[in-house]
Amino acid sequence: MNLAAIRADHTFAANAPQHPCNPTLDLELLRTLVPVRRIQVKAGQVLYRAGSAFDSIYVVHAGCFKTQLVSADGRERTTGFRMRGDLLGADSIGSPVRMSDAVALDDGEVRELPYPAVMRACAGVPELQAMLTVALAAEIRTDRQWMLALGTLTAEQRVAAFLLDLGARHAALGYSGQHFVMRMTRAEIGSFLSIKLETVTRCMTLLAGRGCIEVRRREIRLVDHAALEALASGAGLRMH
Amino acid sequence: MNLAAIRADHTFAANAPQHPCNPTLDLELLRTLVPVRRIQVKAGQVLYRAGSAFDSIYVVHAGCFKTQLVSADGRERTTGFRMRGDLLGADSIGSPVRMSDAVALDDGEVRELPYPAVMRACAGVPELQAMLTVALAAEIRTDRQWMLALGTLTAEQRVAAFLLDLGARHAALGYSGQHFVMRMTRAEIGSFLSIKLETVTRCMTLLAGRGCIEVRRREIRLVDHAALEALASGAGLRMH
DNA sequence: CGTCCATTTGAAGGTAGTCAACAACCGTGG
DNA sequence: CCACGGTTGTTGACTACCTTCAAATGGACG
Repeated sequence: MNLAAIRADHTFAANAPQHPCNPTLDLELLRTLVPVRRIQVKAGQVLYRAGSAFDSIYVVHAGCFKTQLVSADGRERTTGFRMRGDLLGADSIGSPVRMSDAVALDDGEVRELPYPAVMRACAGVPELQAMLTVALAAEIRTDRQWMLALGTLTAEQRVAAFLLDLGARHAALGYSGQHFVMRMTRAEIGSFLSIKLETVTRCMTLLAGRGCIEVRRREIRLVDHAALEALASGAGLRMH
Repeated sequence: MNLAAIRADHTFAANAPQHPCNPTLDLELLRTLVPVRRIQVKAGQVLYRAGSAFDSIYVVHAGCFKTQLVSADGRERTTGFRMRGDLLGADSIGSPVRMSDAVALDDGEVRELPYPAVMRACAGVPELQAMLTVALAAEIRTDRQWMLALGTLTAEQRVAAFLLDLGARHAALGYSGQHFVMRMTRAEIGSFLSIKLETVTRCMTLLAGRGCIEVRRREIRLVDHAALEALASGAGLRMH
């Protein structure tokens, strides 16, 4: 299905955000109302961890982050990747403690927004409150689109959808959507797509063999965008 | 993992809602601020459909609903089941059109809240706005817990988690959490859990064979709660 | 230059999917 | 009241996709 395609698909929310990155909070406006702190992070650094106190939300300014859930018995799953402009930590609103971990995949920077202050600001500025509400709803939509994808697509189709999504997000940030370097490992991609890392590798090799993409470790080039779209949209080319 | 267990697990949000049903909107308060319309629905009736205009959100008052996403090429997935107190349609906030379908599984009733009015009410009543924000964040948490479950559990474990969740939700509504009648078909359960309906049947038969549950079509009795918890928490009893 | 981690590739096995038939149940209408 | 058709649920056999286990390669970094 490919989230990028859906974003442009007027069947669904045409001008609505498909990805948390699009219509997040207006930082300019926020800065006048709440104390915004800049936080530098290094690759591998944990921004926050499940169980720690929830007291602020973040907006990614640079770098790439992953969010993950870990169950009591150690099962673990990456729930998303966040890039510039994306909201981070808002899923814990209403909870005294965070429900997930956020880890930097490379050096980066976030803007920290103390949540009590954000809440007060929202109470006084309806536009701000609307933005937050919309951003949360957009996260729900994104999550559910991925649920649909993971529940109905094969491993190869999921990888195609994932690469298209990454490309679209890079493009939305002004970078090339055809040629980019992924910040995440195969294991992290697999965790997000609910497949094993070996399967991620195999699928990428397959896609490369079909001429859809070019892969060199984390460097990706989307060669045949149409074919990828077709795959991610459920076209069941099951030729082996 | 079982969402019910997590709800009670202080590792995560102890007193925070695990399910959209818990701390939704305060209808009493809302009624004084926005025009609330009651809508009766019959089993099978579509409350709203993807692509239709988004103009209101709903609170389930009676009956059971499913929400589902359908892709352009026809792939389909149930994204959740909603019971009394649960919010319906809030995932489309910020979008001009709805992103999903909502279908009544049996006769029921919902309260319709025109969204523009809700938004205006929120602007004037910070508590209301906070409730909406918290409800949305809680939906995100629920979705992600299920993502973790579906990504890391076997079919049988998913079914165990599903039944525990259903039981916990019934109990939260004042019904028996041990003995209840499901409103959804095997196909709908399978769609939600990302497994086929035959697999749902097989897993239930398996669980019954182990003495964990008793099944008679849609009638379920949770006999060995502890064993179910263990299964849903990842205990890999793979004895055949 | 050596170690470690990430990635790739191969072979074998298992879990869930597919296809198909049957049984049970429901509501309807005779 | 019972017959009936259609839907829903159950079960079996076979298949396929993905996982698991294992080993080798390639980079990154100290």
